[in-house]
Amino acid sequence: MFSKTCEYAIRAIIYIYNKSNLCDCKVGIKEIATEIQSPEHFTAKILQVLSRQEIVSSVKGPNGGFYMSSAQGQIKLLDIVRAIDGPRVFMGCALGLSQCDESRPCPIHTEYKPIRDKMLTMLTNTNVESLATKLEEGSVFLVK
Amino acid sequence: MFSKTCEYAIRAIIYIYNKSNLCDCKVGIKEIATEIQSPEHFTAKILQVLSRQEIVSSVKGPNGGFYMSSAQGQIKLLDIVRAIDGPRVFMGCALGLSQCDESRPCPIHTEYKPIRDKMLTMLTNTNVESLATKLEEGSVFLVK
DNA sequence: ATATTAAAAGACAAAAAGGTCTTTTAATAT
DNA sequence: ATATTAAAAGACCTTTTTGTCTTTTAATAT
Ligand code: FES
Ligand code: FES
Repeated sequence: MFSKTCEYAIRAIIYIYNKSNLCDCKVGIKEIATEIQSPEHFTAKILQVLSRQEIVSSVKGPNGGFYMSSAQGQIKLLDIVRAIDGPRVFMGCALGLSQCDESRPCPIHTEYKPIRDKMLTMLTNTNVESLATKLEEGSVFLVK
Repeated sequence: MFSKTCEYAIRAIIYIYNKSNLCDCKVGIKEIATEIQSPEHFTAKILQVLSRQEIVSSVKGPNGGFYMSSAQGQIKLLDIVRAIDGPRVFMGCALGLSQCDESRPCPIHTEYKPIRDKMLTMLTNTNVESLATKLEEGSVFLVK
């Protein structure tokens, strides 16, 4: 459903938000990659993109690393997914027509659109903080 | 959401079922590719796969081509998607954990699973005939 | 039987996604 | 000021997806 890139992005962001708020510190790419079991350099590139979009913050140098403010905890999953896969994600036609158009629908439009819209609603209503909270509680997991 | 391969597959199947039942004839790959606006040889390969899985039928030679019985009209979208993308499609964890596991869920499992399940239900309940009927009515379209 | 036809099969190639490694830049502790 | 540190940037590679082209196989009309 999501690209690998998106999967790593979301897992990394949840980890960073949780950890950097817990210890009020910055967290390095090496630790992130280890903890979420993702390829280190690839994850670094993804975080560069998210950093440019100000979804995550970073500082270089000693004691540097990635961190997020509590304001950034209000960022929605949709913001992350859009930053990676582009602004049109979960907007297109299921059968690849040039656009999803009510007035000229593809054969599965009626069946598909409600589901796609639920997905979009879910991504719009879910923020990083709520997910990080569940992680801190220990009721959800980022690996295995 | 679906791979390009799946998109072409579904569009091709709907076209073939509709056309081959309407005129009680076989329909060639050239016509299919033109009518659904897909790459001809690529579409041919996809239909080879679907043909091996007996989702569509074909005969070689003069007046040959692809066709589908009315029994094949009862085939579900899920059968097509599985034939192409494998049997585990829409079963995995949203965040790429090794499996989607209730007892060890990822942070978005609660939000994601109901949507994924709706998708699976939709694909299970939608058959080719119902889509082809809509196409024949002229209420839906395969191109643009 | 043979020529014709159309799908099947297979070799290739381009593009995108996923991933690795090295060099550069900038922050900061000393 | 300088050495150290860690992210940013960029070159490069691998795999998968998507797509093209040619050859082979098999059906059938003649
Ligand atoms: S037109 Fe295809 S999903 Fe809306
Ligand atoms: S565990 Fe991730 S979706 Fe179920």
